Amino acid sequence: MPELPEVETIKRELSPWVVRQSFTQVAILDDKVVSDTPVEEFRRRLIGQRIQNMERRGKYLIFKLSNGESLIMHLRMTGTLLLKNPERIDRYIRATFHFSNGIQLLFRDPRRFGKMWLVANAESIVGKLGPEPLSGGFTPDILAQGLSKHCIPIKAALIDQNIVAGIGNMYADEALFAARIHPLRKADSLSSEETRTLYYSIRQVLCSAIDRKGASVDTYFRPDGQLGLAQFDFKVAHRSGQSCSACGTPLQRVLVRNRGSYFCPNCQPYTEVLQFDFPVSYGALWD
DNA sequence: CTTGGGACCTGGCTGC
DNA sequence: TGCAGCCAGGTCCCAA
Repeated sequence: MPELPEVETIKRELSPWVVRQSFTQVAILDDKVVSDTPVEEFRRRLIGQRIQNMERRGKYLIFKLSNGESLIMHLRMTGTLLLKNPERIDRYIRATFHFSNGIQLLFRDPRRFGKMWLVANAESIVGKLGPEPLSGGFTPDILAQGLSKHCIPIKAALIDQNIVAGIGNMYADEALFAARIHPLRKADSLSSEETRTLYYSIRQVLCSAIDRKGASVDTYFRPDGQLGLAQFDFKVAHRSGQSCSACGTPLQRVLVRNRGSYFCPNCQPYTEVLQFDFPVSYGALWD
């Protein structure tokens, strides 16, 4: 599934082909992919526009247009953007874009969850997202502040796009394993040391996955059709029934907010901080 | 306000 | 072999 590393890879590999090019044809094969704008208006407003730049915000891909508007895409579960290859044209192509340099871009999405928006102000779509985890503005303190306001499982907090942008089910599991934190720990119960470790784990996991061009599980392909390699680095995600690579203990699966979450019960023991369950005078014994 | 659960969607897998 | 039923999960929406 496209999460931050996959969307970042798509942005990097697609940019050289489409930036500074103009839309010459737009075909919407499934009206459901266009949000908030009638399909004909969407096509009319897009054709002739030149792409000035490509950006990524969380899991959103943003094409900045010459008229100041933004074409925004979200690939959700199974969406992918492919440079045209006759072998890859199938019934799952939901939209096609032709550019002034002859390039054709295909929006492919078997499960039809992916969406596009054409808006004057990108902030109307991405404005409420939390901080970018790889930006300079994201610090251990910012993460701690975000987590301290929520009494929900840490796994649920990590995939909440309003707390940190871009982390989904796979990389949340990977970051929690790297930080040796149980997915059901309450977000506001982490010690400052744990939060700090989690902060570096998030950045390390995401950076490594970008280096490996994303994880090709399900239907993720890079724009040229190649696979990503990050799935080979996974320690827990999508490793149902396997053993922990660190200690050999069988990995376990638990549902968190109806999402399958994989973890190692030995490396990530459930050690809820006791201060919330005992009077302060007893809590002091553990300080 | 917060938190949690279901809906959306369909290919692929399981089990009878 | 055929097929019903379930699972996957990002985000939205609604209920408590």
